Amino acid sequence: MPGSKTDLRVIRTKEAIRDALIELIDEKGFEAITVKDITTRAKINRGTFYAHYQDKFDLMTKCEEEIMLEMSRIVKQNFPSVIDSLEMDSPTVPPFPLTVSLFEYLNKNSDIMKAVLGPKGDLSFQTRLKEFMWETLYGNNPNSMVKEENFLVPAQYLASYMGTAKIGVIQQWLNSGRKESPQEMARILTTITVNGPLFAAGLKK
Amino acid sequence: MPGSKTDLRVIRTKEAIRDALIELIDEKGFEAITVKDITTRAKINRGTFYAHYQDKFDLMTKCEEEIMLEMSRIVKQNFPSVIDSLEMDSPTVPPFPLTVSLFEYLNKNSDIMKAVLGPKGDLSFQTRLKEFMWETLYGNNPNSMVKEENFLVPAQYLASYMGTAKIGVIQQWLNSGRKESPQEMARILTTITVNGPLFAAGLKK
DNA sequence: CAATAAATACACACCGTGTTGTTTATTATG
DNA sequence: CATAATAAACAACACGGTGTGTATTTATTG
Repeated sequence: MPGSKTDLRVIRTKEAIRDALIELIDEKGFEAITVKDITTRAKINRGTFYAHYQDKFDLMTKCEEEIMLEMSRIVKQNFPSVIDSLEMDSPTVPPFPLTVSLFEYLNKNSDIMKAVLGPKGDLSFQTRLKEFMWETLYGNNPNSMVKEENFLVPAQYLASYMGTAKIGVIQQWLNSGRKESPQEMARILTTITVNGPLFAAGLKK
Repeated sequence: MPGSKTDLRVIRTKEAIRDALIELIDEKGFEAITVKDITTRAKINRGTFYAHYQDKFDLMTKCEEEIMLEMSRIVKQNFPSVIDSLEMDSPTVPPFPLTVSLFEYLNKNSDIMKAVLGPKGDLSFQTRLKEFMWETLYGNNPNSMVKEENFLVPAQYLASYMGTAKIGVIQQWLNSGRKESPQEMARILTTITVNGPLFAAGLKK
C-alpha cells in the first residue's frame, strides 16, 4: 500500500480517484459504481486503485472518515466540553455559532456531502452520521443532553427523532440547491427544534 | 414471464424468493446479495428467478411496491379524505388510530420492514418512503397540513424534518427489538411531535 | 390422460474483480 | 550528477456472477 504522502504520483492519483468517485455518485449512485468506472474516469490503471484501497467501500469509508473527523473538530471547537452542543446551541438567540459552522462546512463541501447524503448516496454513512448524532444526544457521557429523567418519552426515541430530523433537513437543503444561507438554515433548524414542529408550522398548541 | 396467479408452483417459487431475500438482506445487506445467493437459498434454479424478475432490483422494487400500497391503504382507511392524517391523528387524545394501525402493520411485517429500513437496507426505498411522507405533509393537495402561511420556517424544511424524524423513530424501534407495543409507539411519536422535542425531553420552553 | 405451463439442467459470452509479475517514475546517496 | 534503491503505476491472468437461450423434465388444469 503506497504511503509516501509527499509523492506527487500518490497525491495526483488519490485526488483523481476521489474526484471521480464524487462525480460518479452523482451520476449513477454509489451502489451502481464499479471500480472500473472509477479508474476509467480517473484515467488510471485499475490495479493502481487496488494499491491504495481494498475496494470501493474502503475508499468510501476513508472519504467519510475525513468528513466525520472534520465535523467532530467543528463541534469541539465550538463546545470544548464536546457535547452539550447540537441542541444546546443557545436555543433562542442567534447566531447559533455551532450550527452555522456546520452548515458552512456542508456548504463548502457540498459536492461530496450531496453525493453521500443524497438519495443515491451511501446508506452506511448516513447510518454512521445518525449514530454520531444519537451518541451525541443520548450516548453514555455525563454531558449528554437527553437524560433518562423528567422525560415524557423514552430518551432513545427522542434522540432518534432529533438526529434523523436534522439530517433530513440537511438533505433537503442540499438536494434543493442550497438556496438558503448557512445562517438562515441554522435559524430554521433551531426554530423547529425549539418550538416544536407543529408550532413552527403555525398551528396552535 | 409466468403469470398464473393461482398456480401453486408460482406461488411457492415467489414465496421462496421473497423469504430468501429478506433473510439475506438481514445477513449481508441488500447490495452484497447476488441473484445466485437468492436462488441457492430459495432452493430454485437460477433460470426460474429470471423467469419472474429482471434482476434483484426488480424483485426489490416489487416487494416495496406491495409495502407502499398497503401503507397507503391503511392511511386511506383511517382518513378517507386521505391526507389531513399523519400529523393530524387527533394530536392529544389517544388512541391515535392511524398511527397505531401503521405501527401494527410494521409490527406484523417486521421481518421485511427491518430488512429494508435497517442499516443494511435499501436506500432507494427509504427515499421513496420519505417522499411519500413529504408529499403527504407538503405536497400539492388542498388538504396538505403544512401550508405556506403562518409558518415560522419554510414549509419544505418542516416537512423534511417531520418526515425523516418519524422514519428515524420507526427505524430505532425496529432495530432495538420492538420492545414497545404499537400503541405505546404511537403515543411516543405523537407526544414528541405535538410537544416538540425539547419539551418532550423535559426541558423548559 | 392429454394439453399446457412452470421449473430445471446445461451451456454460452460478457463483464467486473482482485491478484501477480513487470515496467516506469521518483528519491536518496556516493 | 549519475545511478542504485525504492515504490508507484501498469498489463495480463484466473475466477465468479450475470443474463440469455434451448432442450428436457416435472407439475397443474381441464
